[in-house]
Amino acid sequence: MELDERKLTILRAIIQNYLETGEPVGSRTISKYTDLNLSSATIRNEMSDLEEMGYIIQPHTSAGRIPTDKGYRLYVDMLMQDKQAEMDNLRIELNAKSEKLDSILKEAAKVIAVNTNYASMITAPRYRKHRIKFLQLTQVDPESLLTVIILDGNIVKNNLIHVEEDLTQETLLKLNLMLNTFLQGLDLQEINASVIQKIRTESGGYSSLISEILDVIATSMESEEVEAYTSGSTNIFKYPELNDSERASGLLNALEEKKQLTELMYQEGDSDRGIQVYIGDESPLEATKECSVVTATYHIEEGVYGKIGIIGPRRMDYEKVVGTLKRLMSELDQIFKKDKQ
Amino acid sequence: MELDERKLTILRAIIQNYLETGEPVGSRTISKYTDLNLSSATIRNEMSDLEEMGYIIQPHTSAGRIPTDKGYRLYVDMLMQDKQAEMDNLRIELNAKSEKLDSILKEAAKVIAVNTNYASMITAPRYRKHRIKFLQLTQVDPESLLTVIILDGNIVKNNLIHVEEDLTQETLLKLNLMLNTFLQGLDLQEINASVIQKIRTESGGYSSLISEILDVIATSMESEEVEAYTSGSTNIFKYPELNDSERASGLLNALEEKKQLTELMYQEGDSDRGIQVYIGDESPLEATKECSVVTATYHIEEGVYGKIGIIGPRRMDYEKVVGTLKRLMSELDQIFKKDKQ
DNA sequence: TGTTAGCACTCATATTGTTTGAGTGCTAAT
DNA sequence: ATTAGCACTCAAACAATATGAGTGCTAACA
Repeated sequence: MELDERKLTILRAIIQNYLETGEPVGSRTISKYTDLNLSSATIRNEMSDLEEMGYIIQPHTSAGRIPTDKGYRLYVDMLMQDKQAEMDNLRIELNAKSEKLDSILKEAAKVIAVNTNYASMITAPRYRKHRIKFLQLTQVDPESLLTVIILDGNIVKNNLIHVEEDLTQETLLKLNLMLNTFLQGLDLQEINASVIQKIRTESGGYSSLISEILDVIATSMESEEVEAYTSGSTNIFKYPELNDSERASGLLNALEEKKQLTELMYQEGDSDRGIQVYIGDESPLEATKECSVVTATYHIEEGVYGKIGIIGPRRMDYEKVVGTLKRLMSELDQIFKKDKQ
Repeated sequence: MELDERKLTILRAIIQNYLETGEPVGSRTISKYTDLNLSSATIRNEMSDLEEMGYIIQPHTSAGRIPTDKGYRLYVDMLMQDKQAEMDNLRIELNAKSEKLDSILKEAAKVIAVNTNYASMITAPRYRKHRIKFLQLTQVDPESLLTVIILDGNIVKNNLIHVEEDLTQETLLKLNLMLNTFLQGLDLQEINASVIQKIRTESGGYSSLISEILDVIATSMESEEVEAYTSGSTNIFKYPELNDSERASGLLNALEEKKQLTELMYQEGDSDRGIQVYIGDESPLEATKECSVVTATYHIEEGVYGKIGIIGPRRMDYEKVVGTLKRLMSELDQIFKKDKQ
């Protein structure tokens, strides 16, 4: 059987109607909804065909039709081809007060959630390989030493170390110089035994201190727990089909744990395939089998990127979601570009 | 009417039974449950009295009784008097891998949530008045300057500032020295116009840089958004009485926003009254009117403390909750003490 | 005087049956 | 190829009924 123009029109009409109402849509509705001027009976025949082809389904014998995942998929693919979703009058404004990355991200997650009425999650950029850009030890008070580690992309990490021995200003300077000399530009793998050995001999003593510093560096760099922020998790209560306590609980749990979702978003790794849509069962995550997940990638610099995800019901307003995401991306890009120059 | 020993026993039995089952408890149940060896009829009489006194209530004419807030209050107060909740065999173990404050707190929230099966929230310690302990500017690369600000209690804040002018190592040293001289030990209020004026004249030029630095300092210090972490929000689905979507949504929202809850926890400010219990309407928060909130305070050093909160249904297992909190407190105390020495 | 047995009464909940209406599939006519 | 008409299905809404846990009250009892 062939999926001709008319069938497509009807399918689109069914889906759009279902997106709005969340109720199965019947033939009479479509007969009036579209400008095809066809009677409900004709529509019924077409619907019957569409069902046979697997794009729609009846939840029970005498109900209207609802789209299957396959139907949604077709619809979304058509949407995506539609050139760019015209930048409409969405007012997305990031109130990035401070320029701190984390507050920008939190704000971004919130903006998305508020604008779309779905749940959102955003991850901090993940670096392929962290490299040390700069290192500094500073004596804060007689007992504590502050270590500041700056990684590629200006990620700043700091830790306080307790020290017993009193270090002179001079020693510190020497240590700083030495550490930077040996470690600058290295990633975690490259800090191997031989490098460490060199540092040890070079430093002459302070062995326990050095160990502690290296420890701190290691944990700072390997911290592969990507930071992630969620917003609007309670939006899911707005959609009756997610509203039973079992599902809601599972979903909220996923949003709280973040880990699984992060994996999902990063699963196709480095690819910058722009916007990805997972409809229902297409998602590998148990918790989101009844949902759709839309993910997008934002870039900070070459090879440094983070992800945004939107989670909502299957019948999410894909057009709006994709539009909103695109807007936000360009907004983020601008912020980071400004940040760079 | 008098609240004699027997009435108390019966009340306690009612509450305990209700805590377990969540169902209204009838006279026959109590008659068998307690070792008072009284018939259900007698119990009925007593219950009638207890109801008149306002400790219990019938949800509808022919149902068993459930405790009122007043009843819970009495029960909780009795509990609290019971010396210390004997340190039972709760296995609370903080896997504080890193010694970073935030990961300790996240872990603590999780431990609480897992152990009690309620939702938990923990706030990072709030300082009465932040004072500057130490300041440092460092050139990271030709365009960016790292400012590290260490506040009382070793809170480290850092920011990157973009600079156009190229600063010599010397200038930086001078600026560092100067800033520390003028600002060390001050809180935000004390950094007034006259101090700023002095810094400006002393620095000779770099006016825009100085402004930027002062800005950064101000935002770092006033950031009165107390960090807060939640865990186990989805536990609330385990209690049918909170499980309708309206309530659940409100609660989860409160847990997501965190702000209101933080205010609740800090509302009696500095007082270290140990463990506080808000039962139902006693809480000023709309979202938690159907819940109980138990809060506790942990101390890092004199005047520096944070809060932990547990949110669950009215019929929460107060005994367990209080016990768990006490355990956790001592655990935290130890960690921070070790951290100090 | 406190306790108990007995009984009529209440009312939420569960069960069952009935009605309604949206929606379908099929067939015959256009 | 399209449409009108009709019988059929079934979820959802509603009503009527049964069930049973639990109460309050009274009268008997220790």
